[in-house]
Amino acid sequence: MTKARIYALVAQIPKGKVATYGWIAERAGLVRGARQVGHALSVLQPKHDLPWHRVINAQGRVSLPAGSAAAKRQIRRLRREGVAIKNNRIDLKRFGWRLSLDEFLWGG
DNA sequence: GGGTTGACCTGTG
DNA sequence: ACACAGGCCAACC
Repeated sequence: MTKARIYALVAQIPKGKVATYGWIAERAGLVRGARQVGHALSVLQPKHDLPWHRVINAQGRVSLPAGSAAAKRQIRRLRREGVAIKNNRIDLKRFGWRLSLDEFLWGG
């Protein structure tokens, strides 16, 4: 099942890093299926116990309504893991799971 | 099966 | 930075 792959990938995001919907979709085999990733997370149930808060959009921003309980929860968890957030923005160059500049340039 | 909606992405102006 | 358009795909009515 596709959702299962998505969940498995989300579970693999290292602590202190973040991934975008697009990257998850790509790794799950859904080349242009970022929306599917978002939906999979939206229907996520607590029993899955996944680090969904490490998944953000390609703009490096939390994709939930700013100020909502869910958004605050996500931001708080990320900051607790050492991810710096400014105005709901995250520096993907530094905290991106995949685009850690070193790996990207030096062939990680 | 058709139409709408949504935790999206990319390009253009 | 903002608005718009076109393209994804799954879930829902």
